[in-house]
Amino acid sequence: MNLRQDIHNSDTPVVCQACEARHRGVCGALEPHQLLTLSKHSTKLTLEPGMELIGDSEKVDSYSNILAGVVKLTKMLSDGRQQIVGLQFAPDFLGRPFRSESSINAEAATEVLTCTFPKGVIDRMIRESPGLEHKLLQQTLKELDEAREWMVTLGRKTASEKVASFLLLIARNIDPAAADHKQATFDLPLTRADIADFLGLTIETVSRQLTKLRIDGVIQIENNRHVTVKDINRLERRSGI
Amino acid sequence: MNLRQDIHNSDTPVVCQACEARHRGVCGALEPHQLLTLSKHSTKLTLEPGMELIGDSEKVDSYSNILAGVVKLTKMLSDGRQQIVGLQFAPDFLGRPFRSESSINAEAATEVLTCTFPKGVIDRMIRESPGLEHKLLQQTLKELDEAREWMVTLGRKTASEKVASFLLLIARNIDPAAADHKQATFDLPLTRADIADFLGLTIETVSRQLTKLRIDGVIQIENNRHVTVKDINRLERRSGI
DNA sequence: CGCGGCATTGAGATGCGTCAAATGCGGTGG
DNA sequence: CCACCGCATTTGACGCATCTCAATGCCGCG
Repeated sequence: MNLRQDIHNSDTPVVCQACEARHRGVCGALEPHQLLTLSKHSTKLTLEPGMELIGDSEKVDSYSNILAGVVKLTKMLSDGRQQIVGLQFAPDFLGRPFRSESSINAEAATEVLTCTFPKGVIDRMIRESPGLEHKLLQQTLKELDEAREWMVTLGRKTASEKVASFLLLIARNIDPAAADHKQATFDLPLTRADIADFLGLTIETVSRQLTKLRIDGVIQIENNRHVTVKDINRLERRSGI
Repeated sequence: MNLRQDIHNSDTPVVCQACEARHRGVCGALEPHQLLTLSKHSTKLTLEPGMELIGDSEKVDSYSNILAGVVKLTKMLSDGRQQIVGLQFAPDFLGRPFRSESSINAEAATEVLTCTFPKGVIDRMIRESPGLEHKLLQQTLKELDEAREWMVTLGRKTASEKVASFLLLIARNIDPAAADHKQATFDLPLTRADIADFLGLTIETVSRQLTKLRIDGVIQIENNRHVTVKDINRLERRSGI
């Protein structure tokens, strides 16, 4: 008798078999037959940087799993001042359940690959499968923790601590080896303008703080985007913990 | 045959009958027999300002409904800089499901009345009643929206816009009539130090901005705590929308 | 080669923080 | 009832971190 529950078993739809959203994302809560239904209604999309996934106060009629790339969530004041209120990485779930209006804007920061489904299909599955709602609650709690963590950065850290905190955040999400090793290498998924909007600073201040970190030997920068952190601990010490 | 489902029917435990948490809070998702179980394990507590409900990185073994008063959620950096990352009003649910460690500190800002239960009882009910998890997801999403809204305030607003935004937040939560009328009156639930920690400012800056609003005739202040907003719209225009 | 978009660098302005003193208010005790 | 104390708040003077404005540099692309 073989009880082995291979997560790559043959019941799962072909398009889902190698998909990370089934391991760490919300799809992990779905039964094979639900995955099948969902996969019939899903589309894989590729988005170029700057393209909009969810428009501010537009009607939202779809959800997505982010399969690759970085999505920025932004909010704007009426006079154009902008703040990035969250970054989402694969395999995050993107969308606002139980509300057809979104008060935030979601935009591809890098090239982004998504698996997108109509809102209705998911909303129905939420109702019939408590496991999915549980996953959503967990992701929402994670986002809430991250948002509150970032509030401390925005409200109480200096410019130089903010930039260090940002680099750590990116390193941890893009180069998972960063946690173990002393060193990390990655491409910044954001422009200087985006970083400024994330940190509540100006482009110039961000740039100055980056060059300060470079001159102090904490990081190396090539081609404006490629960053090497020589010693993560040193960066941590500059992030205000 | 009487099908009337009176929300105040006699099946509900006595202690719950007049409780707002049943109308607008998480208890609304519970069946009468669950309410009964819960009420047997619940305690009503009164907390003086400054008392701690949840200690940073302490083991959390209880949840609470806030029945009256204001609770502040704070985070601290290692050198003592502090940020309030959320305010909770009745009938909010307080506690972090699925994790026994909390990374934030919850403290009574005013005198607070809570209905408190052991973590285990609620965790069990979550598992057996999807409606409760649904309520929790809704509250968590609401808190996430509020956190992101506040991130814009912290990152992109000026000191004077921050103080105006704060007064609006309090007015809307404490004097619900504020939405309709032009006018609002309330007691500030926070000291100047708390307000500063909420806005990412210093006490002195908060004080200066309040006197500016007073001199400009937008608000009146009596005894440091009692505020009257003469014209809500005028305050809104100063909040950076 | 020149152009446009991003990023860096510099000089000067300013909003907010820091430090210090004054004021007001509630409570306590004579 | 008044005098005094302690604490929260306000007010003032000054300094500095960050913003603003402007110039320069860098790189890819037509």
